[in-house]
Order: sequence, then structure tokens, then C-alpha cells
Amino acid sequence: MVQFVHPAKEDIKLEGILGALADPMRLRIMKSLMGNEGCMSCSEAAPCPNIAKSTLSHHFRILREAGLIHTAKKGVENRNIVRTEEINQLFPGLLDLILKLSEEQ
Amino acid sequence: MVQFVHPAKEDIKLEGILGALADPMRLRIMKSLMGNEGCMSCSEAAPCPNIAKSTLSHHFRILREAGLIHTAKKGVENRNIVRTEEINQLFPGLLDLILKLSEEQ
DNA sequence: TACATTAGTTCAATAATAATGAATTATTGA
DNA sequence: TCAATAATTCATTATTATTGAACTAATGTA
Repeated sequence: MVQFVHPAKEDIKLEGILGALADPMRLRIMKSLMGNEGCMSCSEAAPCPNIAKSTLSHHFRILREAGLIHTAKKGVENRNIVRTEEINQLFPGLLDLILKLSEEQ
Repeated sequence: MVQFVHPAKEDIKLEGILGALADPMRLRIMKSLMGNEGCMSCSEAAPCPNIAKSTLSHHFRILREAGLIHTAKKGVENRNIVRTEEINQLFPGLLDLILKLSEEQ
């Protein structure tokens, strides 16, 4: 049985957030997740098809362990959702700003 | 003669900025530089004394090549200054927000 | 029930990046 | 000229990322 590691809200660190977002693929995953209301499976949110699924899994783990997303197994797939409320309480404006700025590049 | 590499404004990338700031020491260096009006030498801006100077030099290089700071050799030391105006034009609000949020941790 | 499919994880190996001691460069001052 | 200072570069080691292969768990189907 797979057990996902999610940090408690108080253990979410700014450096972890920045490090997790400091990667083009992870930024794109976050954009997918934020654009889509509700949950997405890993492969749905994946930015490009020609990527090893082990790599994808790794990136989701980074996002999860930084506290950016919550993952739950539902049936055969994972449902991923951004921890929007908690992140916004901890770091007001950060997520929206970064995602907005990344659009403009 | 040491030649510093500074990206042109249009080559400064959000991911590079985030990656450069995704490190506690570099965040603290940036805080030093932003708190202090004007330039600072590398060792002035260093967050702790017990750090290898090669490591410090490495961190300044990361900040420089991400486009966050400008370095110029002046006499025996380097004068480092944040590229505030350019960063703020490219990514309005980002730098101040990240530095502000990092204070609160 | 058994077998295949799907979605994703974990493991192990390799590739890339970070940290640091030692040696070096360049400037200043005695 | 020689020593001191500030920082870089180089070479080595340590850490982190990427990926193929093997595995797990849920679902669908004959």
C-alpha cells in the first residue's frame, strides 16, 4: 500500500516551495492543476508525453513533499489537488504571482 | 582578469530566479543586499562566518547568473548590487514578496 | 477465477549539480 | 618587493535528478 507523505501546514517552508517551483516541468504541472478546478491524475497534469513516468512520479513527489499539492489514491489513479488555501494563508499572493508571472515568459 | 557573467535582462528567467532563491543562504544574502542601500562585498553580505569562501563565491555566481545581482570588481573586493529595477520590471512584486515572506518564517 | 490493462511507485544505476579544501589571481598597502 | 586581503578556479567528494526495469494495486473482462 502506497502511503503519501504530506507535510503539516506548519512544516511548509518558503524555500521548499521555491525549490519545487524552480523547475519548468513542475511549474507546468502546477499551472495545469491550478487551471483545472478540482483534481487531476498525474498523467492528466503531465506537461509532455515523452517523459519517463518514474520522472513524473518524482516531480509529483517533490511538489507533494514541498506542501504544494495533496495526493490521494482513488481507484487506479492518483488524484492531485493544490493545497491552495493553506499555501495562501502561509504565503499570501505567492502562488498566484508566480503562476501569473510564469505565463508571461 | 575575472570576467563576471551577467545575463541580459531578456534572458532572465523566472525558473532561474526561483531556483536561485530556493536556498536559505542565498535568500539571506539577498536580504542583506536588499536591506543595505547600495553595494556590498561578498563577505559583507555573507550570512554566516563559518562558510568556505569557495562556497560563498559559488552562491554569488548562482545569484549573478540568475540575473538577481550585478557584481563588479572594485579594488580588492567585489561590489554586489541587486538588479532591482530590471527584476521588478520583469517580475513585478516577486522580489519584495519573497523577501517579505521569508522574514515571517 | 484468472489474466490483461492501467496508473503509478520503488529500486538501482548513471548523469548532473552542489560543497569545499587547496591553489591561484589581482589589488592594495607597508 | 613582500605580505595581506578578497575572491576565483580547480579538483575532489557528496548530494540530487533522471530513467529503465521490476513491482504493486485496482479495475475490467472472458
